Amino acid sequence: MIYADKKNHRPGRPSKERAGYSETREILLRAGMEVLTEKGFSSAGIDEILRRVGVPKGSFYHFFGSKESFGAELIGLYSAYFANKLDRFLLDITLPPLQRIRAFTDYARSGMAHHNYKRGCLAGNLGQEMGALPESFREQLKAVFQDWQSRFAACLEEAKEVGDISADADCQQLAATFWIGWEGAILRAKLEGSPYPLDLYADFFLSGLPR
Amino acid sequence: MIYADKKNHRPGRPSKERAGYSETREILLRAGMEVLTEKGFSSAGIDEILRRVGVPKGSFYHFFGSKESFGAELIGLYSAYFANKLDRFLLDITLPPLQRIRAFTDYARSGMAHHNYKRGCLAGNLGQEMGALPESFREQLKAVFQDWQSRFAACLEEAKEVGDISADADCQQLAATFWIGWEGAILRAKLEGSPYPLDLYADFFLSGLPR
DNA sequence: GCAGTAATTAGACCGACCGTCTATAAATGT
DNA sequence: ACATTTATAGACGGTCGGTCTAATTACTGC
Repeated sequence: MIYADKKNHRPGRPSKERAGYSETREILLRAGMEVLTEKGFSSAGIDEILRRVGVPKGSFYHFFGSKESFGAELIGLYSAYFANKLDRFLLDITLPPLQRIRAFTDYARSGMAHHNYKRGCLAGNLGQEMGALPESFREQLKAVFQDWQSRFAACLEEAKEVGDISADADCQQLAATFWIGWEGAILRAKLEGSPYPLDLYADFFLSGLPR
Repeated sequence: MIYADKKNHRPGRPSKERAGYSETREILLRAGMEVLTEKGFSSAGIDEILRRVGVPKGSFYHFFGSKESFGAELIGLYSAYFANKLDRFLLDITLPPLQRIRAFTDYARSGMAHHNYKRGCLAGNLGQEMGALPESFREQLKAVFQDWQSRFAACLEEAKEVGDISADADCQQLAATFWIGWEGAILRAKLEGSPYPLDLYADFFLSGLPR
């Protein structure tokens, strides 16, 4: 549980050395990330997030214009954080390309286990919710998947160069397919409370790649 | 838009010939299905459903004990309705097994297009929402997927008998994989407002089956 | 055909939540 | 010192979800 010491949230202008940085703001983003990866956007209450970290509402609306813009910022943070994680695996030249993909899915697997299969993918959560979300999220979420897909496709291109997948494979398309199904696997892993869906899908995807 | 004539919703005990049947009840279930397939459970408002069909709130809580039990009934209805649709395709002996699967995905594809990619799969929606849902839904949803999976596996078994997939394929496992990824495809189709994710995944799945 | 009961609608009510707004507190700048 | 900037404090209005009681209509038995 993340929460800040009471004395970190007291009124008044912050001291000068902390200019441009606010711990409270970061705490709110952190807590928001936790809640939104678990419950999505619509079901997540500002009040709940605030209670969790002992920050009063005034602070929230000081730092963020609205719940919507808070969500947009979270999507941006999550996207970047995750892209980074992806690169760490998919660009790992100590492994052959397809094993990097496996390393990534294993990592995700253990991440879900670590949170008891309660937290999913923020982008997947909000994507599913689009029917009830501000339309402004749609393009942002599409761009997130496009970004991840490109990184994934680059790894598949390497696999192609190495000859691990067939020379006429459409890597962008395969990468798109991976994410389409992978989000489904996360969804089911959350529902079942088990890594099995992740394993099943990762195995199927990797063994289904054109040779 | 479904709504009932005002005069169909007036107070008082209903006439005898309609014993055991309530049009209002069915109208509520229908409207609920529409809203929940679009927005999921948490974001769906009782008031919104009621307004949509011009039924007062008292009726809702007369027929359904709570929003939760309303949702449970909808899951049951959806599951049965969908199992039926599945059988219509997967047991269609006029087609070879794998073509039946293709026929099903094509049907789903046109269904999503017909609703402008706004409505998804009720089970998928609620599965994704589990983090914010009554825990009682979990087992019910797991059972729904298990049911669909069994029907799908039976079709794959037929494909095995015909020799369209390899003799040592694990059909239950393949069927599980199909649904895992298929829900992801529906999610993405909703987000992108396009049938492309469905096509991509269906193609990959069918061509990835062990021969 | 009247009293009592059953089925349904009507909508008031309470609490929760989002977003706003005013007041206050602490640090800075002049 | 005094005004200004930055942030916290939390009350408030409007809306919505879920529950509950009252009112309304039909049926049942006598």
